[in-house]
Amino acid sequence: MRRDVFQAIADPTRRAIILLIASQAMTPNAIAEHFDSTRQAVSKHLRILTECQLVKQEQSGREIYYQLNGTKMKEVDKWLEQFRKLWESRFDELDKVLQAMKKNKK
Amino acid sequence: MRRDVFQAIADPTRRAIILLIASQAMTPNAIAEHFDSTRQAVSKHLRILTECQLVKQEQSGREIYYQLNGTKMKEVDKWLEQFRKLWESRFDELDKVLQAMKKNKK
DNA sequence: AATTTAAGCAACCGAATAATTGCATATATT
DNA sequence: AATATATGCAATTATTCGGTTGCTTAAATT
Repeated sequence: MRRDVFQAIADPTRRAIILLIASQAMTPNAIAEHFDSTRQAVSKHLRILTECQLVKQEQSGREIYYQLNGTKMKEVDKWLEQFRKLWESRFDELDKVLQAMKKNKK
Repeated sequence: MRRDVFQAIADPTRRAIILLIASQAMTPNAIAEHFDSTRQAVSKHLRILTECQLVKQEQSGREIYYQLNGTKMKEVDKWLEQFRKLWESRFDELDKVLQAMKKNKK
């Protein structure tokens, strides 16, 4: 079973969950209330997020608070870093200009 | 058929393709030579990457050069931007310190 | 002690995915 | 013109994925 950060953030529901718990830790039930899907569906997503360490658990009695692991999110950023120059450089802008010139020729 | 950037970069082979053509545009055959998978498999990945606009085509005779679209990569970066403060802030460092203290208590 | 509530686990199902194989099309090369 | 090469498209298959349903465990509430 492949379980890496990229596969984890591929699902839109999981991205929504990540965004939701980014500001504050939440229990599975509380998270599920924000979605149309059932608690079990959310729970499954949480398991996947936990397995790839994007999310940490903090038990408090019978409640389990899920919290985002910022360090792991960094990994995606690290991968992206390789390409940052592609859109930050002016090559990108130059490309846009060239495209515009092509269009105007028509 | 869901076809967004996040789903596109979920596959490790596609990430490898992206990295490969980041520096210079390449034909499907040339790309396929860098992998164990067949040309058709690579071609399929290229189709997915093209559909979500992560990759642009440039035809030259019967050859088609595939080139990375930096602007689209930016989208992932944009999403990530929401969380950047999570690992750039010192909350993250503080968390590490607290974790270390917990361990030392044992 | 009995009931309610929070959460995880396992089996199952339909849809999507990745890869293979075979075929079609168009451009070079001879 | 015939052949070789580059690429795309379609059908098929095994695997994975997302979700539902039902059950179990454990902690809180009554």
